[in-house]
Parts: sequence; structure tokens; C-alpha cells
Amino acid sequence: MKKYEPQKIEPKWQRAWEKSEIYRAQDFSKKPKKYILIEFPYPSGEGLHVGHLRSYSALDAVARKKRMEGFNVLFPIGWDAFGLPAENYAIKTGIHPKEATQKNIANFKRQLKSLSLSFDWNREINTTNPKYYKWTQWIFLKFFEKGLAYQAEIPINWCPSCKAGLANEEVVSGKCERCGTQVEKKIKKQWMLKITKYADRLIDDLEKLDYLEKIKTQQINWIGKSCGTEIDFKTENSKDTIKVFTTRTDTIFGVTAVILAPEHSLVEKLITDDNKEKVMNYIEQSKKKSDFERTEIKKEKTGVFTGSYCLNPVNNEKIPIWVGDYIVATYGGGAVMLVPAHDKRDFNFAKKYKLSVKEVIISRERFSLIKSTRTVLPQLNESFIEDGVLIDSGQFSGLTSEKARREILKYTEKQGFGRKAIHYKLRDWIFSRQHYWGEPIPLIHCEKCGAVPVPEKDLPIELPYVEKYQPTGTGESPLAKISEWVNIKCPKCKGPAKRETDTMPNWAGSSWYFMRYTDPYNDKSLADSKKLKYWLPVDWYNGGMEHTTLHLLYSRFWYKFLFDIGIAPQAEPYTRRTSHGIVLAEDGRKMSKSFGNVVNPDDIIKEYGADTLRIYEMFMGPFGQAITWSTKGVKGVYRFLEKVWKLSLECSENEKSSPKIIRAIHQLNKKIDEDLEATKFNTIIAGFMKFVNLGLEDKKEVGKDTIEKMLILLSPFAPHISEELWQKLGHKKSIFKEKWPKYDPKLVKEEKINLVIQINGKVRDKIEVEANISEKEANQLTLKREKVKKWIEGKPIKKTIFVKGRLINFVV
RNA sequence: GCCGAGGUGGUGAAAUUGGUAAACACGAUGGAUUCAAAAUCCAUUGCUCGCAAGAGCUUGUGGGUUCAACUCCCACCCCCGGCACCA
Repeated sequence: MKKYEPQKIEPKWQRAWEKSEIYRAQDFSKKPKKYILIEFPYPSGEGLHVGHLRSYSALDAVARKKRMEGFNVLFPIGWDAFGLPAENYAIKTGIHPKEATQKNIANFKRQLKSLSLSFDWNREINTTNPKYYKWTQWIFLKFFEKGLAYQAEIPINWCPSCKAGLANEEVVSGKCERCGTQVEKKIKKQWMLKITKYADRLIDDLEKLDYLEKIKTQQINWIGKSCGTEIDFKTENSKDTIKVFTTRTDTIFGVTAVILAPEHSLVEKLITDDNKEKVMNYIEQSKKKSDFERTEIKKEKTGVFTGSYCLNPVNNEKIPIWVGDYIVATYGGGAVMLVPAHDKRDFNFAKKYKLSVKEVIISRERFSLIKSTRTVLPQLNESFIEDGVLIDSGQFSGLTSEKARREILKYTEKQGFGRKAIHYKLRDWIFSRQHYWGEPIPLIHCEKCGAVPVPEKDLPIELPYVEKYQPTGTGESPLAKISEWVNIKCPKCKGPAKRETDTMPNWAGSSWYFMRYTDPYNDKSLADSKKLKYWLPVDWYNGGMEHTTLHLLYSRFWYKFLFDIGIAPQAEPYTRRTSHGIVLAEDGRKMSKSFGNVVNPDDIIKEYGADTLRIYEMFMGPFGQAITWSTKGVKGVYRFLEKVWKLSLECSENEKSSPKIIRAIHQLNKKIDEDLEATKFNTIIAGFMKFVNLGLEDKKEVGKDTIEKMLILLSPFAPHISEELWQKLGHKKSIFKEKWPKYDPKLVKEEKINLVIQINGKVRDKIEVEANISEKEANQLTLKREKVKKWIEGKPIKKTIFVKGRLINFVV
């Protein structure tokens, strides 16, 4: 018998499968469709990472199984190839990003093919192909047409190292997500996408979706919806009113100051002459600070009195107006009311600046105590932030916080100084980048007509080939230097005009790529509407947690917009979203070139074969969890495949399988069906190992029929070895043309079981019995046993608990 | 601080959702094979006591519910991920 040599059999089958096109998805097939999607990779110079393969191997097994179950499966792949790394690489080496990208794609493709991932390569897409980004630009024009793409002069997050503006989502703890450099503020005219218009729907529609719970909550928190009240505080000496946003209307009688952000439009007017120098100084100081410094939580809150007062509309109390740089200008109008007694920060602020503390909410317990004993409240030494009962709040005293919030809102509405207000943490998406390697934004600036969209017939606006793609650092894109490209006639008035030179962020192309897979060669529309309707939504999308508030949120937003303009067939793109944990290096750190701890899949394939790598990726641990790579673990999987090889060939002559083996294979069949849906890939592999070990215990019991069934079950996970053994067993057709077996629920059940005998809940004995033994029989059988007698020892049995097929427990 | 997910052998982990804790794998120890090594095969492997039969203990800690708790309830501790002066 020949040894298992994956290096010999794998390339052979890869060629054969490529020719037979068994992975092709059929448009409009009568079979039910399944759209299975993995996040398409960025083709980096480092090549495929074992981390990529965790998601790919698992979802490939899903796709293969679904095909065998009779589904018309779409499992596509493409390249998310625009972005900074290619550009940085180009700057370093002088190789044009286009060439570098092409080279990287070729390498990725070779690597993916060496793993036999069952992608439909006929639908391969590339975001940097003008035929593709024509439609990315087209979608942008639609956003513009509907008023959802607009230009704004705003302070943006500027990464001085990447020399680019970043979206809020790309800033992590004040640093650039990509390079870790401290982000600065820069005022620039930027293109924005109005994602905030979709904030509510992005939250509400999550309810209907099968996303991992943590993904949903992360998105909800990111959007950060908060419902409250906006209340007008009239200033004492002018007609101006300050609009304050609060979620705690119930504390309004406890307001002892109003604090404005330094950027608030009324600040300058409110400063009185004697305070001018102090306040202006303060504002100067805070302007110098970065956003991150200003919002650092540990920092002590500072502020300064403007000298002016406003009036609390509920009781006309005179309230001092302060300026504090911890107030976020862009949220809730940049003004807050200070309620020291019921907010931790406010309490500390009041103490520091000797502002009064007015208690207006107390706990229910204290409320009833005070009512009965009429004790005076002691001075507060910390804020009481919970809900409670209102005191000293005029007509609202005695109400609970919850009720008071409703009543006071009603009252303010009636009086005309308050209204319901909803605020979000989510900001509009900063959509321009001052870089070369991205989709040009298809707009033309005309002095007379303003921003004019490029006519649809002129799309795509191709990225011009330039020699110098270095970012300028002036905040202008390198494209700005190509005057023959920039200077153009206005499409509207034919006067002189200039092209927009900013490009789109790398998140643009990936925001709709899964739609293009349904019709990748269409040049009339982004995809044929019938094809979109047939294939979408994606049935199962797996990807990394790191994209939850980036790509996943962005693409849901784009899809909703495309749905609203009648292109996407429904309001949500992905029915189900799961997520895999990252693969850490053997030393427990992140795999990184600089640590020198990166595992290259090519090396693993060379030594153990693709099947081993694929199975190891699934076996290494729970799918959703971060996991450390272990080369020893890879060896263990290789041993398992050797056992599969041995068992299959040694048993291929046996006529019949024993009932024990038949039961085991049906149990395995069931386990795969159930665990695959639950993304428990690790226990599926363990199930296979258990089965093979059982078979090897007594090879005579394992018949050819069972071996064949095992190979079919194994084929989605380890395609090469399964196909090779299948053919060795005498089959001419591919194993992937076989139907997925159905297990018999009757056969899954064990006939004999180990009945556990407990006395007072402790296991004292076990006995092998028929699985369907009755309580009476069990009672008789077990009480006879020596061990049981010993433990009972004449004590009266108070109670007997019998769990059918499991245990009997005597309470004495 | 808030939100989320966790804490089980030497290691990665499993546990039919309240019913034999530690499946499967790695590693380790001993043995077989070999001139030798690798590979392979067999045995042992949660901890403690014991020559053994056996007994006791064990799922972060402390309580509780139950005939029975890794699983349910309460309190606390510790790691990981996300958000974070958001009013």
C-alpha cells in the first residue's frame, strides 16, 4: 500500500477540478441559491496569511457541503486593491502601484488555488479595474444627486505620517488606525457622505438580522443614539438663548451652571469685559490642544466663568454661564447644563470651582424616611446619579425620575422652551483622501456652476498614470499637479473648470463589491437587476470583528441607499454575519514581519499538504476566538489524515460494516450537520478523529460502504485526500458530484447505554443496560448490585430519581 | 466608567443546554520496534492520599436554589475586546 503523500495528489486534483468547473455558480438555476461570502482580501506584498485561511477554509467547507446538498452556491472572490500600502510600497520601491498590485494578486491567486478553495473564479473582481470603479463612481454620483454627498469645510482627522485625512472610524484612541501616528486636526474642505441620515435604520433593522450579538451591540454603541430633551436657557442681558441637550430632564431643578464648548457661537458675545482676558486666554489654550488631549478622560475638567448669566426656564433662577473645554462642540449643540448633585463630572467641577450643589433627586428609601421623620438632608459628599424621586422641584416634586422626565418634557413643550431631541455619536463619513491610489471623485469644480457631476457617459474617470505619487503634504492630492488632467471644460457651461483631485477612501470599493459578483462583466449597470434579485441578499457573510464599525457599517449604509433608489432588491445586504478570531503567532503575539513570527501557508503546504492546513485551521480552536498557532498541532492533524488514508485502503475490501460502525457514521453525519451551522468546526474535526480511531480499533468491522460515506462527509473539509481515496475505491466520477448523505435519526441512538447510578447525587456505580430500560427494571437491577448495597447500607430510600437513558439517583 | 465576551488539566480545548467534568488533540512518562535516531505502535496521564482495592477533592472566589450545577440565581475577583468627558 502506498503512503499518504499529499504533495503528489494535491496538484493533480487541482488541475482536474479547474478543468471541470465544478465550482461555477449558475445564474437563475432552479436549484435554491446560497450566497456564501468571505471578506475579499487586500492583496498585500506579504502574501496570504494563515489568518485569512481560518475564515476561507471554514466557509469553503460550508460552500462545498451546500453544493452537495443541492444548492446553487455562489462563493466568490476578488481583490480590494486600492489603498495606502500599495502606494507606500510604490513610494519606497518606485514600482507603480498598478504593477505591484498585479504582482501581488498573481501571488495570492496561486496561494488560494494551492488550497483548492472552491471559489467561482469566473466572477473574480478587482476594485482597481476601471470597469469596476466606474460603478463605484456612479454610486457616488447618485449620492451627490440625492444630496447625500456634500462638501464641507470641517476640522478633519489628519494623519501627518500618511499625509491623509481619516474617517472617525479610522482613528483609534487618537491615533491613525493604519500607522499608529497621533492624529492632528486640520481644517479642510472635504467630501462627506450623509450616513447619519441612515442612523436610525442602521440600528432598527439589525433586529431582523442574524448577526452575532456582539456585532449588533458594537454597531448600536458606535451609532450612539440618545434620546433626550433640548431646553432653551434665555440669557439675562440679551435676546440669545442657549440650547442645552439633556437626557436627564428630571434633574432640571438642580441646575447650577450652564457650560459651553469654547467653539460655541455665543461665547464671544457672553464674555463680560472684566472676564475678557481670562476667558480669551482659556479659549486660546484649549485651541492648542488636540482633540484627544481635550477628551482624555483622566484629565481634570477645567472651565472659566464668562461673567454672564442665563435663566433656568422652569423656575427663573439665575444661572452662571461657563466655558469648559471638555464640552464636545460637535455633540448636542456644544452646551450642557451642570447638575452637580446628580452627575459625577458635574459634581467634581462644582467642587473645584465652588459652584453650588442642589440636590433634587433622592432614592426611594431616603424619600420615605425623610417624609416620615422630617429629617434635614445631610450635605452630599458624592453625586447621586441613579433614578429616584424628585424633591424641591416645584410641581414635579414627589414624582419618580422616569415619570418626571415625561412630565417635564410635556411641560417644556407646552411652555415652548423645550422639545424632544435625538442625538447620535455617529458623524457623517469623511469621504475624500488626498492620495493617488484610489478612485477619483467624479466631480468638476466650475467657478460659475459650482460642483458639477461628471456626466454618466464620461465614466469611468480613470486614474491617470503618474510618475510621482508621493502625497504632497500640503493637503492636496498628487493628482492636483497634473494640469492637463485637472483643467477641463465645465460640462454645464463649457467654461474653464477643474477636476476634483481627491480620491475615495479604500472603503469605497468594498462597500458594494458583493453586488458586483452577481454580474461582474456588466457595463450597462452595476449589475443586472434580475441577477441581483436572484442572488441577494448574502446568506452567510463571515469576516473580522475589526470591520464591524467600518466596512460592515459602511456597506449596510450603501446598500440601504441603493435600495432606496431602486437598485438593491432589499434593505439589508447580509442575512447572517459571523466572525472569526484572529490567529496569533506561536509566541502569543500578533503575527508581524517585524517580529519575524509570521507563518507562511506555502511552507505548511509544502511540508504537510493543503488538506492538513485546511483542517488544522478549523481544529485549532473555537472559530470565534483568538487562537495561537501551534506547529505541533498541525502535525497532529497530519497524523489524523494518515489514519484516514490507512483506514480507507485497508477496509476497502470489507463487504459489510458492523452495527456499531454504522451507528458511529450516522452520529458523525448528524454532528457535522449540526455543528457546521453553529460554526463549531473544531468539534466536527474531533468527531472525525473519534470515528477514525474507532474504525482502526477493529478494521474488520468497517465496510466499504461506510468508508465511502466517511469520504463524502470529509470531502468539504479535506477535498484532495477524499477525492483521491474515492477514486482509489473505484469511482470514476468526482466525489463532489455525490449527494450529501442524510443520517437516520433512529440509527443515531445508542442501543446500550451506561446507566449511571448515583447515591445522594454522587456517582457510585455504572451498569450497561438497554437504552430504553424502564424505571422499574432499572430499580431492580441496580439495587441488586454490591456497590449500591454497600452505599445504601440499610438506610431507607427517601426518593428515587430516574432519568431515562441516563441515570438513576437514590436519595437516602 | 459603560457595553460585550470569557475564566475548566502541563497546553489548545469539549460537555447533548440542569444529568458520568475533562471528548478530540498536543505535550509528558514508560515500553515495543531500530545498530541508532526519526517515524510508527502499545500503555499511563486532572489533583491528593494509598503497595493495592479504594477514598477524598476539582470547572476564578464566596454564598444560594436543586435529588443533581461548568451550566440557573446573588455578591465579588481577574483577563480579553469595543466605546469613552457624548451631557
